[in-house]
Amino acid sequence: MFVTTYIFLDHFPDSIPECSYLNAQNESLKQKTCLVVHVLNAKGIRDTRWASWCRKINSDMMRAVSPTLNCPILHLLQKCKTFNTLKQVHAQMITTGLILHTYPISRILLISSSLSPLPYTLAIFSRAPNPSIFLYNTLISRLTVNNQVKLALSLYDQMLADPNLRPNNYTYPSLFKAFAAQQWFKHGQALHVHILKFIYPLRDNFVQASLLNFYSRCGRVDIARYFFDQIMEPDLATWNSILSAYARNSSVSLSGDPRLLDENTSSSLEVLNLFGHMQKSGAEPSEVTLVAIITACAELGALGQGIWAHVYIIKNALSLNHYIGTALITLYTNCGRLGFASQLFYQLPHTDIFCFNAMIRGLAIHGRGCEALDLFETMKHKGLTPDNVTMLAVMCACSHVGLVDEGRRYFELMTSIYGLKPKIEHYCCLVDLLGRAGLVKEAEERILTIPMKPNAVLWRCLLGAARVHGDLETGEVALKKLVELEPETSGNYVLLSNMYSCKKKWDDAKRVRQLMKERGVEKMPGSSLVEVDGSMHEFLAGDKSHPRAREVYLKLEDMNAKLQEHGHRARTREVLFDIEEEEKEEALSYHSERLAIAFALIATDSCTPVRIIKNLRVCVDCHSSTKLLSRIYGREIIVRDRTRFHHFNNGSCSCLDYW
DNA sequence: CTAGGGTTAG
Repeated sequence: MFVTTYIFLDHFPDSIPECSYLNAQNESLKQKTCLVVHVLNAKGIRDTRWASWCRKINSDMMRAVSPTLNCPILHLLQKCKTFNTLKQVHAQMITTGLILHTYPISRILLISSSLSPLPYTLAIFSRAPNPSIFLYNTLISRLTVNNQVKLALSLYDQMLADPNLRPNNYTYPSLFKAFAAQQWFKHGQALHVHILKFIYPLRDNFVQASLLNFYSRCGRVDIARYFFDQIMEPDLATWNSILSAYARNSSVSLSGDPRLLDENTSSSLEVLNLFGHMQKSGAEPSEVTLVAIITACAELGALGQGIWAHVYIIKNALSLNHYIGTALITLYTNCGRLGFASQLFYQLPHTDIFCFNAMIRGLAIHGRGCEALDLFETMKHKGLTPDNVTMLAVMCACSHVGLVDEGRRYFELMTSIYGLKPKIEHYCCLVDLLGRAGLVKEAEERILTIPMKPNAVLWRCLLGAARVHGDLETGEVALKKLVELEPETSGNYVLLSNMYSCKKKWDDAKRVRQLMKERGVEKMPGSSLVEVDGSMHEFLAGDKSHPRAREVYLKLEDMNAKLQEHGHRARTREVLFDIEEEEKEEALSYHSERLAIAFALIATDSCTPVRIIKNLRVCVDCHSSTKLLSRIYGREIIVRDRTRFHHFNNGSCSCLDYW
C-alpha cells in the first residue's frame, strides 16, 4: 500500500523541511506502508529542484517495503540484450508469478519492445491481468517509438473502452510526438479534444509542450505560440519547443517565394526576442536552445550573435554535438565565413549526413563546386548514403559553377544508383542548371514532362533563365503560369517587365506595370544589410535616412566617377520603367547594395572585407560594377543574395557570372 | 513509484 505525502515548500523555499518528512515516515512504517514524498511549491506544482531528493527517499522506502523491486530476476531482465535471453527471463517471471504484477510487466514491456517481434510484446501486454493506465501508457509510448502509431492509437481506443480507466498526463505526449512526426494535423486536432475532455485544468508542462510542438511541426506556429502563452512556468524543454518552432519556421522558403522573406526574418527575430525573455526567467539554455538560436542567426545573417552563441557553448562546456555542429556550419556559410565552417566541420568528433549536407551546400553556394563534389565523394567513402538533400546540394554545386553534364548525370544517378525519388526541388535545380547554361528550351521541355504539378518556384527558375538569356518567348510562358500561381508577388511582374524593357518593348513593359498596379501589387523594395563593428545597417534603394547619408552619397559620387573612368557602362536593361537612359543610370547607382558598399568603404578599415546581405537577387548592373569596385578599392566584397554568395575580389566574382 | 515533451541539412 502506498501513502502519498505532499510537502509544501512555501515557507521553506530553500531547505527541505526534514521534520515533516520524518513524521510522515514514522507513521508509514508503523502501518507497513510505502511513503511517497513529493515536494510542492507555493502554487501546488511539483518543485523540480527537489526531484532527485524525492526520488532517492522514495526508492529507499520502496526497497524497504516492496521486495519485488530488488528481485534478482528484474536485474537479469535489465541486462537482456537479445530476444533469446529475454525469453528465458520471461519464463522465470511466469514461473515465479512476477509477471502478474504491474511494475515487472512494465519493465519487461520496455525491454521487449526493443528486442522482441511485435506480437510477442503485445502478447505480454494482453496477458496482464487488469492492465492499469500505467501499463497502457508504457505500451502506447513504446509503440510510438517503434513507429507503430496506428497500433498505439488502437491501444488508446481499447483503453478508452474500459470504463475503469481514464487517460492521464502521461498518455498524450508520446501520441502527439508521433502525430507531429507524421504531420497528422486532423488526427491531432481530434486527439486534442480528448485532452480538453480528460485533462482539465491543463497544467502539465509535458502535455502542453507536446501540443505546442505538434502544432508547430504541422506548420501552425501561431497555434503553438498560443499554447506557449498559456503556460505559466515554462521549463527548459518548453522554452526549447517554442524557440525551435520559430527557428524552424524561419527557413521554410529558402530560395522560394520572396513574399515569405519578411515572415522568415520576423520568425528569426522572434527566436532572439524570446530567448531574451528566457534568460530573464532564469532558465539555463541547453544545446537544444542554442541550436535554435544559431539557426535563427544563420537565417538573419547575424554573425555577431551567432558567434556569441558559439562562445557560449565553449564557455559553458556544452557539447559540440552534430546538431550544434550542423547549425554552426550553416551559420558560418550563410554569413560568408566559409573558412570557419570547414574548420569546424573537420573538428567535429562525429559527422553524420546532416553535417555533410550542410557543408556540401555551403561550398556550393560559395561557388566552390569542385570542392563540394570532392566532399560528396568523401562522404560516400565514409559509408554514408546520400539522401534527397545531399543530391540537391550536389546539383546546386554543379549549377553554380556551370557543370551541366555533371549535374545531369547526378540527377540520373539519384534514381538509378541511390534509389531516391526526385522531388520538385530537384527538378527546380535541374531546370536552374539547364537554364543558366543557356539550354532554356531543354529546361522548358523538362518542366512539361515532370511527373508532378509544376509549382511557382519551378516556373521562377525558368523565368530567371529566360531573363538571363533574353528568351522572351519562354519568359512569357513562365510568367503567365507564375501570375496564375502567385498573383500577389511583385517580383514576377518586375522580371517580365525588365525583359520587355531590355528588348525595348516599352509598351509591353508598361502594360505589365499597369497590370501590377491594377491588381494592387506592391513592388518589394530592395534592401541591403551591412555589418559594421557588430551592428547591422540597412539601406533601401535611394535611401537617405541613414545618419551618415551625406557622406555615403559623397562617396557614391566618387565611386560612380571612378567606375566611369574604368570604363563601366551602366547595364540599364534591368531598369523597370520606360525612362530616359540617364535617369536609368541614376536609378541604378542608388541601388541599395551600392549605398551599403559606399557606407562600408567609409566606415570600415581598408583591409576588412565588405559583407552585404541582400533580400533580392543581385542585378546585372550591380554585379558588374561590384566586380570593378572590388578592384578599384582593393577590397574583397562578399554579397549574400537570395540564393547564394558572390565573392568579389580584384575584378572578378566567385560565381563566374553564373547566378 | 513505475509511463510522457525540446535539437541539425533544403
